[in-house]
Amino acid sequence: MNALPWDAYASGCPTRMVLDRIADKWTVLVLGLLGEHPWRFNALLRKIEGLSQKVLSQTLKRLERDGLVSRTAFATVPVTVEYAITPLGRTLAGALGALIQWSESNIESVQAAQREFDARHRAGVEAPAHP
Amino acid sequence: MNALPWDAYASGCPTRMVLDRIADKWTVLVLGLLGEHPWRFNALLRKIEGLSQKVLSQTLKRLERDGLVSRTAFATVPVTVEYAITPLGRTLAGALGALIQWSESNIESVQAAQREFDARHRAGVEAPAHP
DNA sequence: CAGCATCCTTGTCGATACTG
DNA sequence: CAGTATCGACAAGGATGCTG
Repeated sequence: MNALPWDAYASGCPTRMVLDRIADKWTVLVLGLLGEHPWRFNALLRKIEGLSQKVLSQTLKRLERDGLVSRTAFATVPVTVEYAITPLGRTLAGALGALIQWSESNIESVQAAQREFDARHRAGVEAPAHP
Repeated sequence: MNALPWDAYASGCPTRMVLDRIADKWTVLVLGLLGEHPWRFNALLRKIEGLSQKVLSQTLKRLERDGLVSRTAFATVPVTVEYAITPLGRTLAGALGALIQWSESNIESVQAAQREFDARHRAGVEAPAHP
């Protein structure tokens, strides 16, 4: 069943473009929220701390172009815009949600590894010296 | 079970750092290979087309520091270095592999969505005109 | 509210050359 | 073989101001 003609390890393969887009911090966080329910633009902006309006705008536009997110404008005044995940996007949401879950579950292991690595490399790289 | 004190949506949260690292195109591809079996540096470099030696070096060093990959040097001549996935890294490999799988499985849907989006936006954005 | 346009500062990356 | 070091090009990203 792995007879697909695509190979993400080939440089010219278009899957690279897709992988580059979905393997993105902001994409993961945005799709993580849209997987729950539709969101308004400014609601996303407030929820995802540290995300600028410019980058959110770019991210949503790319996701819409890739068919992962739908954009619906309501003719209220002022205008209301709602972003929702598409069926295609939903097939991806689980995999991305797993990344968030993994990060939150394993952050402490990663931090411990970092401390050990840093200590080992501030010491003697090999065979830690003792005073 | 979601009572973890971490929240990837908070800007100061360290999970952000982890998410930023693992949600990276090269990380996904490298860990995808190391999940199969250990690899040598230049073997990875040849396998992952378009990846420069500098970026591979950086990526591997970060993965090693984060405790996801182990580096073993053998005192042959010339020196031989083998990179392998750690137990911690293995808990992540499945989630990352899913991203590659999704890319290769859904690239055509994404490309179709892009074509439709572009056509719609070259036309009149709303109500496609007909000659 | 939901953006777009602009400027400008960073960092990221590729190319190249050199080391143990 | 397995890297490190340096440079320059480029693009991503933040800050700000303006529009429908």
